Amino acid sequence: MRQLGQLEAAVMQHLWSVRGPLSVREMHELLTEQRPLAYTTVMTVMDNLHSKGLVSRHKQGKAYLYTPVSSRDEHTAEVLQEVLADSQDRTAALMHLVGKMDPGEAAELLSALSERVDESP
Amino acid sequence: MRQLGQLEAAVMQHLWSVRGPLSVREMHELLTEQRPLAYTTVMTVMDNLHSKGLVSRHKQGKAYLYTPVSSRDEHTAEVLQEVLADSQDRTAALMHLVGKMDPGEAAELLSALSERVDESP
DNA sequence: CGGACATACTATCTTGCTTAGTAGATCTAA
DNA sequence: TTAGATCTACTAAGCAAGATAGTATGTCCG
Repeated sequence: MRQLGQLEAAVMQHLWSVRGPLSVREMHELLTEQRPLAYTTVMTVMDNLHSKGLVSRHKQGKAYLYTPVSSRDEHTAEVLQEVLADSQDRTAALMHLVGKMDPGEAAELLSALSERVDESP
Repeated sequence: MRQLGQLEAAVMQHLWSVRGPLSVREMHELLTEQRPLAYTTVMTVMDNLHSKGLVSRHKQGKAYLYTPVSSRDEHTAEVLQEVLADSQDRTAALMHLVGKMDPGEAAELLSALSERVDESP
């Protein structure tokens, strides 16, 4: 299911950047800074994201306020998992990824990871 | 660009499973074990994969033989990279992923990662 | 209550993958 | 060398999902 379209992705990026819920009108204002878009287009996209379970919403006055269900990082991790699901050897694929990372990032990941492994039972 | 269609993915899986290049005819035989497919359909898909740079080919007699450009794991790693490119904080996203992995797999990744960090300059 | 604003529903367009046919090129066997 | 089988290139229709937006209807606030 994942792998959003461009407009959908742009909407999610804004929802993640702005901490706190956004209305369709606010999102429309943010998006039209880049290029013209009809209000109803934005509404349709946000409604679709809601149907897909990526955002939640609740009424505030007569309008809905939209909030991401997962954090950006959580969502990225979910997509990563789906990609890895198609792989035969998850670890091998991850190792290739690690091989492409610069040493600093690898070290950062290593230290974060080792802490987490230590503290788990 | 990535994220292949189902038929494209099936073709790549076969190319990766069988060690060595495959002709369209051989691929057609493999695929029709599952469901009927026209020979030209398979050819179109493989030609598309070639245009996308995912496979290379060279003539053998009158037919082309197709070979994956990357290994399965390399390809998966490339897709992972693309997914991570949309993330703000790659390490944070990977940490979330590790949190979803079972302890054994996490430990495996950890040891491989520490080796890589040690040996890097 | 009425106007402004929001939503629900619907519809068209585009894009990318799937599917496959036809025409023409090429190889091989007789 | 030629005929038949095989392969490719080109073309095109079908389908699904996202992008885009209009219309009708509902709702809140002054």
